Amino acid sequence: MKIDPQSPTDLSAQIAQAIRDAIVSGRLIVDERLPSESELADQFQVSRPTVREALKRLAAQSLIRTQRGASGGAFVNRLSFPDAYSQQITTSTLLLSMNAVSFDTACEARYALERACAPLAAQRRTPDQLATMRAEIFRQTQPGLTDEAFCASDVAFHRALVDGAGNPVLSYQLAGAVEAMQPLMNMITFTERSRGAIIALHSKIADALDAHDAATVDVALVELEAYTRQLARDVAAKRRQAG
Amino acid sequence: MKIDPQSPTDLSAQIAQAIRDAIVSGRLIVDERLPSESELADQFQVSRPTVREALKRLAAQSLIRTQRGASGGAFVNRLSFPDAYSQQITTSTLLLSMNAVSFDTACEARYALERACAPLAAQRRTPDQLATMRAEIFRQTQPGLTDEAFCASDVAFHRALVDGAGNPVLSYQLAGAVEAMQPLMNMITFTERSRGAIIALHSKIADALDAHDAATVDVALVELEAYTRQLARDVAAKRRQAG
DNA sequence: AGACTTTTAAATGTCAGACAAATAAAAACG
DNA sequence: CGTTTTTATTTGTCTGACATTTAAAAGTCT
Repeated sequence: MKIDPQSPTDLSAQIAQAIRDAIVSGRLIVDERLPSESELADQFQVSRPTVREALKRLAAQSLIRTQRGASGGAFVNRLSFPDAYSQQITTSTLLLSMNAVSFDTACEARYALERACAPLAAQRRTPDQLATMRAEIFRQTQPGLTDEAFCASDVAFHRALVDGAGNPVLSYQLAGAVEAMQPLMNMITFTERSRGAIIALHSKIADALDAHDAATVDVALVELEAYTRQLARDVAAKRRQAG
Repeated sequence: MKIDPQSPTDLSAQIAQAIRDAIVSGRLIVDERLPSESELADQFQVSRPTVREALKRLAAQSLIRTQRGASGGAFVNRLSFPDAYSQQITTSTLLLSMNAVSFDTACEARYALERACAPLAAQRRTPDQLATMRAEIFRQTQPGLTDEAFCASDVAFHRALVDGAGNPVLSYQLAGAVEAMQPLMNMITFTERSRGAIIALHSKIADALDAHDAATVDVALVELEAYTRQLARDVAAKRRQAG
């Protein structure tokens, strides 16, 4: 593991990259302890603050965790699914909010991915997941629910659907797609009538999953996508008219 | 933006979170300059090294970029698609390598997602993307190609397929699923015969995309998934026998 | 001898102050 | 007016120190 002090790149970035490479390539394995900050400083011929900045970079990506005290130090972290989820969600949300991604593009991606889960979910959904979906549907029928709460419930419903596929890798990959839509969805005002339509489709999906009927789930998802995109178009049109 | 000096959490982590929240919530917008490190140190009542550690955390997530010199400083970074891609790939790769995810689970997720792209790709694929796919197929036919190079070409082929959907959000979401499989695929030894079978399916996919024939693409992907999983099973069986 | 308490050493977390290097704006100069 | 020089600002890095946490070692009492 070597770094180049002459490079225009930050030393701390180089050191972080060197350690990251060691982890990704398997030269450092899970739960292995890194040398202490002082030792790393010696090895890389830099000061301790510089090493610390490098370690903080890695900590920000959940690649290491640190522990204080005797026999403490920095340890290679097992990247857990929940950690990966939250990173995925943060990144996706920012990506969408900062890059002027159209509602249609995001929506298309989301439903394409969800439909990929549908056949597996129709096979494997557990009673628990069905119960979650029914509960969210019920929540959505409650009068006086704010638009934001309705969206949050919508996300929860769709997460249950995705989890129904029983494939953690799939759930992880979709976490971003589903959750990152929420801020975009929040811009829509849901009328009594539109909520009813969405709830009906949700019920159709839940029923079809219950009956292991993949084809109907797919149809309902297509309908839901079309309806959602239409809603967004209407809102956009109204905005143009008003402004 | 407040932090709690009494909290057991690192001050630098708290500061990073405070700034991250400001960015995610939109209180800090793209290209906006953060206060200088000294000013932040004053605001948060901590020392400059602590602020710097916080900023490095954010830099590791590509949330800010820094510039030296007069009128330099830390700026809110527009999270670009390439940045998001590479983060996604790193995270996915580590997630798979560190969590004993079975080949079947990863493979199932990957092909489910790819099949989600197939209909869109059949509609929208550009000549350029088709050319890329043909070029990779050609590369795969070359004799003397190492298994690793074959896998890399396989990944390139599938990326072109995904990009064919013409939806950057979808491409981003799938980057992880496709690339993270490479290390797992690298454990397989590809015989002359198995390469032939894969190449045939790749050709079938390219031809079908060329003909805007979504159904055939889907069939070929299903076949490819089944074949890949069978290959992995064979390798695993051989390993068990040998060991 | 064994269980409990105290001490100690090692490691990270934080701070203060300093200098180096880069860079853009301001000032000086032809 | 254009070019060069100076200057001020800001990040990057270093040194050295102290605080805090924590586990293990040492010590003590029953």
